[in-house]
Amino acid sequence: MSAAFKASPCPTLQRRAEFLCVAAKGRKAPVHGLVLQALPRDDTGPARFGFTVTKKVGNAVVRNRTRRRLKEAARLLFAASPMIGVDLVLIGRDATRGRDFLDLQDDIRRAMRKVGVA
RNA sequence: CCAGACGGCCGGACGACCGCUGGCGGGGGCAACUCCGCUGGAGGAAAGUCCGGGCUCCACGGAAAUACGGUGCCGGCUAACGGCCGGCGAGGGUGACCUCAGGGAAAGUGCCACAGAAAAUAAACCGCCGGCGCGAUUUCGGUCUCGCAGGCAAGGGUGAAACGGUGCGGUAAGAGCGCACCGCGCCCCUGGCAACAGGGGCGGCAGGGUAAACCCCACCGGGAGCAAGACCGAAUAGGGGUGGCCGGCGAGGCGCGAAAGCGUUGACGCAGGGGCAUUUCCGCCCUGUCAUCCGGGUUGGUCGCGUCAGGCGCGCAGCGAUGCGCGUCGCAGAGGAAUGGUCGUCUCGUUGUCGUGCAAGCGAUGGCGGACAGAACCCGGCUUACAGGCCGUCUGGCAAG
RNA sequence: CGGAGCGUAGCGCAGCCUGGUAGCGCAUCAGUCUGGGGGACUGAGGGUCGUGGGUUCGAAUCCCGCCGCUCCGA
Repeated sequence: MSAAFKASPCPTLQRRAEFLCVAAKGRKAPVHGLVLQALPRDDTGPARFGFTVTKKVGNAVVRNRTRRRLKEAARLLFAASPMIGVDLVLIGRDATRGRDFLDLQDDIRRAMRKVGVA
C-alpha cells in the first residue's frame, strides 16, 4: 500500500446531492458485475468513492454483502494504483454477489477504461 | 422399532493474509490528525412495527363526565401489557394434546336472502278429528264426495333455524294435558377466593339465531416522538443597538422664542437612485455609507448513546409464571451507516464413482449445498421467516422379555 | 419514526359501509350485414375476489394475522 493512499484513506461521498451530481453529469459504464459512474473534478485531491445498491437487488443482508464486495475490490485495486481528481460511484447489481472476486476486479478495470478515466 | 404430541436448546469450527470501527495505554503533532500495542465488535428472531413501558419535549389547578379508541371467563404474576402462568367452560382428537371464548337477545333498534303456510304480537298449505247439512252407496254396523261453522298442530313438506327433545300414558284428534329421563329457568344446600362444579327442590316451558350488526355494562388510555430534545455555531442574505461621515424637498415631533422664525431630527411622505432581460407607460420591490457589537438561525459539529425492569451460576419459596437472597461478569455503538473481503483445512447434509461384504454397513475419492436474516435511543412481549441438528417428558401401535 | 390507501376477468374500474345474484367498459371468440377489409349489430366464453385463519346457516363484504404495491408527514 502506498504511503500517499494510507495517509488519506479512500474518502467516500457523503451526501445524496453528490451522488445525484455524479449520476447527472458523469459518464456511465455498465459491465457484468457492476455499473460505474465517474465525474472528473477540477482538483488534485484523491479519488472519492460512493457505493450504491438498490432495493431491487435484495434484502438488507444481500445489499450489505454486495456493497462490501464492491468496496473491498475497489480498495485493493486503488491501493495498488491510486487516482486523483475524480468522483466514482459503483452501483451493485444482482451479479455482483455471485461474481468471482478476481473477475469483479477486472470488471472495475474495464469500466474505468470505458468511462475514460483509467 | 414405527407414528405422533409438548417443552427447552444450538444456529457450523479452526487458521492465514489484507481491511473497517469503539475503548484503553504509549509515541509524534500547536491542532485537525496520525503511528504502534492490547482489547471489544449483530440476532433468535437484530425482521414486521401489532401492543406495553422507560426517556425527552409540549399541554395541563384537581377530579369527573362526554366523545373516540382499545380490552373483556376466574384467580395470580409483572414496571406495564392485548403478554405469561394456573384453573373453569365449549368444541375436536383413540390418546398425549390442540383450538376457541366476557356478560346482556327480557334495556332498546335492526337483519334473517332463496325456499316455505308461517322467520317471531305467531300462524295454518297439505293434513288429522268429531259435529251439522245435502247427496251417493250399503251386507244397515257403517263408508265416501261436497258444503258449513268449529277443534288440533301429531304426521308430510321447506329451510341453517319452525315457539323444548325422546318414550309411555292420555284423547274425537291432539296438546307438558299427565308421568319418567334429558334440556331450560328459578330457589336452596355443599365444595371452591372465584369462574364454576355437584346435589336437592320447585316451575310445565315462558325467552329462535345474530352483538367479530348498532348497542348496553366494566376496566384502561393527555399528545407527540431520538429527525424527541440540549449545546456549539462558518459563509451569505436579512433583523436590531451604538458611533463616525455624508445628505434634496415637505409634513410631523423636539428645543429656543411673545410671534414671525431659527435650530435639530435617517421613525413618515415625495423626489432622486437601483432592481423586476430591453424600450415607453403603469405596477411591484429595495434603498445613505462605513466600522463595531448583539440576538435569532440554516449547512455542519458535539451531546443524547450504552450500568440496566442486565447476563450467568447456586440456594430458598411457589404446581407454575415469578419473587427473594448470595456470588460473579462488564457484554456492539455506526452515522451513504463499522462488525468485513479472499483463501485453506475440517465438519454436517446430499449425491456420483470405486473397493469390500450375502446384506445392513465400512473405507477411499469427487461434485453440489449449509437456512431465515443485519443493531440505528433502550427494554418487556406478540406476530411472522427459518437448512440442519441436539436434549427431555409424554401418547398410540407393533414386537420381545 | 409516524400515518393513509389499494389488491376483484387479459387491461381499467364498480360492488364492500348496510353479509345471500360477482357487474360495467375495452379487449377475445363465434355469427349476421359487406365481394373483402374496416365498421355496426347479435350472442358467447373468461374471475382461487392477494393469502391463511375466525365469526355466521352463509363472507369479495365483518374481525384477526401475513404478503405485495402506492402515496403522504417529520
